[in-house]
Amino acid sequence: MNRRKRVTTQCFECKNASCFVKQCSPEYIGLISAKKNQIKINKGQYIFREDSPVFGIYFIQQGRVKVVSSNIDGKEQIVRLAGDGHILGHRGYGGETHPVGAVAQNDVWVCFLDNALLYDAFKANFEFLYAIMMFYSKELRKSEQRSKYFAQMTVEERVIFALLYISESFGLEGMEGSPLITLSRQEIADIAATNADQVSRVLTSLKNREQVSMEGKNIILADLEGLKKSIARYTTSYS
Amino acid sequence: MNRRKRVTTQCFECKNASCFVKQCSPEYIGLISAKKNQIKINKGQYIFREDSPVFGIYFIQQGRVKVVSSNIDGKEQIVRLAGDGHILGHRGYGGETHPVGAVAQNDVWVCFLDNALLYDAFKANFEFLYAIMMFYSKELRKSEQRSKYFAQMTVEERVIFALLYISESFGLEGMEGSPLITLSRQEIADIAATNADQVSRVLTSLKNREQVSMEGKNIILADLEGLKKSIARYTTSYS
DNA sequence: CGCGTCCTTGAACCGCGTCAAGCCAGGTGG
DNA sequence: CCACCTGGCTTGACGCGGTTCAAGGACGCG
Repeated sequence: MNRRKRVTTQCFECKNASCFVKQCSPEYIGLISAKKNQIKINKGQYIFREDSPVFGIYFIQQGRVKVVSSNIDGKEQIVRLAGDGHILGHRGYGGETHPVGAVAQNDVWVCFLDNALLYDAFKANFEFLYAIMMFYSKELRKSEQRSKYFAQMTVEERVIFALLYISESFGLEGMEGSPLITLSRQEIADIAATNADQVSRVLTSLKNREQVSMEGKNIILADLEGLKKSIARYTTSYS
Repeated sequence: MNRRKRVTTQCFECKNASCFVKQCSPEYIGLISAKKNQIKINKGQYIFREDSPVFGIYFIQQGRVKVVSSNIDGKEQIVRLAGDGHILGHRGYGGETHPVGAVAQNDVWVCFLDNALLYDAFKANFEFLYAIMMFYSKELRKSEQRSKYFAQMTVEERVIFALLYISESFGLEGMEGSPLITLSRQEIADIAATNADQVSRVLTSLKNREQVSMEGKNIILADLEGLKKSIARYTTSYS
């Protein structure tokens, strides 16, 4: 039975085929041989670890990546899910060490550009540097808005937000074409900044309201519009 | 009696006299007549409001500014205190509207650069654009680290953080040269993301431990090192 | 079949926000 | 000069939401 396939083919970052993140990819800027700088990372391996020195940045050519940050008592928090065409490691660029770590969720191909190469590309290409600068500006806005909203949300709202975010990033198709989420309760909790217990509670509550249903342990977002509506007061985009 | 004067003369942003934020100031880039683009804003007035369109960015030449963001039910949150030499309005640059508002805490002189002027300056000057890009990258790191730590702190820790942050931004000298804080309980609460009641509680607790003392309603950070130590596990910088 | 892992759910605890009452200082008007 | 009012600060009491702990169930795997 083949009722499972990738939902998203456009850029995850902005849902736009001509998104400038893609335009900034190595192929676009044409300065580097993408093939030459390509690296394969196996499922489960770190692409870079938290607090490791920054040698450059990465562009994801194919695969899914989980960006994590551990808090003061060692617990892991997922700060981002990234996929094809995304920039990776830019948070560290210009600093000494990576403030976050990146783990491959499946086999991943990345294109690695080291600091020197990048600097040359910036210097040679105004458009590229300007686009990256604008990218950072946008990231800053998004980051601050997200943390502002997160602080005001209840646990239930944060869990719903996490479900929608996952479905936009890694969504598969479940029954009737609704998004299917295969991450564990713990991983959802790591995104929603809570614990697995609360995620479980919220899910049973959503089940009773028929907004989600189950396929084994996997979660089907049955009433996508309803879910979106319940956190619409905060935002319209989950990335 | 003249036991009150400004503590800080270096750049608030990074405690560094040759900080690149200053290097990016209009005088440095030498493209614009700073005098010509200078605007005076009276105490209490908005420099720009939340959700207003972005026409350009500002450099504070002199004065103190409170950057605020209102949450879902209209309450105000202080996201930043800015002083001489700081960039202002950069969060909005590249977007449609300002995600935050800026209020003059005293009479303020700013230098305004509109979008077109700025674009020309970027295009003409690689160093400038590169520095601004790096500035954004650093802001992104700082913003994310701050929100990560904030989420893990208790109310007491957040209030202490707010006190230290204020003292680094707007610190005056009180008795024995210790920093003196003249903001109201409510304003401190707006920084610490809590309410005035809790701030009051924390302050009496700190008074009992002799970490702060009072001069009327104003707060003297008597044991600066002790206060810093109590939140050292989170960070070493408050800006 | 037994074991481990993940999920679920109830119960207890606790931090923090809210409300209300009281206090103090400064300002105003009689 | 005193009476009164107002706005900010302080402090106790209370309740809600959410985290934590513990016990039990479902499922897969050797």
